[in-house]
Amino acid sequence: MTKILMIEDDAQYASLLSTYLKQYNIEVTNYEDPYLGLSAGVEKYDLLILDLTLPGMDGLEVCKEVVSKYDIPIIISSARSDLSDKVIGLQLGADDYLPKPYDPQEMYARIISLLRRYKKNNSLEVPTYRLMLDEEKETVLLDSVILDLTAAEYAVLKLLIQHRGATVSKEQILYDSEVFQQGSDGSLAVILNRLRKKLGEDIQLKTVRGVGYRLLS
Amino acid sequence: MTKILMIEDDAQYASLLSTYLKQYNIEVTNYEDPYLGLSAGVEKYDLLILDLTLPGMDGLEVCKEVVSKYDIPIIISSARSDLSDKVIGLQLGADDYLPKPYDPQEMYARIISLLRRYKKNNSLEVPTYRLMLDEEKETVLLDSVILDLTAAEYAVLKLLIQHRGATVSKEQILYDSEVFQQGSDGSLAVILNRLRKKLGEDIQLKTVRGVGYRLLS
DNA sequence: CCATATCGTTAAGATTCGTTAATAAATCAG
DNA sequence: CTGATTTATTAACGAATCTTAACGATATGG
Repeated sequence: MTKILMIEDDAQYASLLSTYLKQYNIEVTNYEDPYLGLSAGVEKYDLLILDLTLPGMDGLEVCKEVVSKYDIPIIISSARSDLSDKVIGLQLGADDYLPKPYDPQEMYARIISLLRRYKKNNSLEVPTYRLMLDEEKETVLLDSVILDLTAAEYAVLKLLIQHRGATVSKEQILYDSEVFQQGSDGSLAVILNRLRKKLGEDIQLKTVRGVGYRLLS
Repeated sequence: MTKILMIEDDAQYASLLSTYLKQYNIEVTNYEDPYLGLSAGVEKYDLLILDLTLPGMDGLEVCKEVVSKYDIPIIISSARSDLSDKVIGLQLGADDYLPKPYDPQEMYARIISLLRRYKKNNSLEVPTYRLMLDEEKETVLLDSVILDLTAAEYAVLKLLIQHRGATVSKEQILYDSEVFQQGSDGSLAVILNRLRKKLGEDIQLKTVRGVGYRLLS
């Protein structure tokens, strides 16, 4: 479990990101007050996401302090489109910069990239999954090998990967994926049976009785 | 000007690729010694092409080191047909894999694809897709090579390229392209079969069952 | 004109894949 | 434990699509 410390005064924004990252087994702890956050034990976290547009204080000062005291990768974000924030932030020792509003997916990509760079120093466990979705090519990779899937199989597995770790309801699968014409629960059961055979025993597609299905790990 | 760092002990091979890529405004700098190459300033380059079959050392180790230290897209190549090289390389963080001997054209395509994915600031003026439509000349280019197509094949492929990534219905194809006289779904299937043969496995013309066809990427 | 080549079309058989159905297995309520 | 409900498993069906070969119209060239 990767743990991220977030200092962001917009609680809604923080919650959104937290929910999104949970599916990748990343835990986000947010503090609206920077000094409350810093006193929470920075060393316990793997990465810091710092909002520069904090109310009544200079986020750059916070950044400067963290860099001098701790060895932790920092991503700064800012609602100000001011480019100087980026330059100064990076000069102060931040590792990456993302202007708000940002796509959670984009933030996730930066996080992974950053953690990988830091990996050598503090032997961090970067979440790498055996099952990866390549939406552009409409394929799924198992251990970097392209799986041979039908349209329905891909549609179902795509949803499960996108909500990795969470349960996806049968209704959502049948509705969201436009592959099914008269799709019934029975059809879905067959597709899942075929998927399980193709994925092997290591990849677990768990059924949540009465609700739907769920991809573990 | 896109700059590529290459680590390849076969100088002749490196020279060949360098010459080929020059026409696309891509500059290749090769080092036969990996550690000499890495010390040349990786951050100055847009992409790294790494040969795994280096004399007296493990290319995978080099790959691992680069991934941990730099944020640069990596294409690994290997003369060993060993598949595990590919899997391990990609798991280590490489972005693409090409077995030797490879076609320079193929390598070019991979490079363009990778640079696009990284969306870096390098403004590429080169064609973004492997498959390009030249309406004026009524031709289609695959990796800058003119394809030899019949009228019907061109008409269908033109529509698919114009709607790249989206599904084009069979009705629309039969109606829009005035090549077909009594064109039926059967005719279309034959044309698509011929197109697929001419395009090769890399270009995917996907069928959307019950609807039509679709050109991926 | 005849010979040849090209190319859209047709037809027939093979294959694919979502679906249904029948039975077995698993899970839950009382 | 018993019965009911849900899901798994397996086989089979049927429509859609693929594949292949061949046909025939048209064009080309001598």
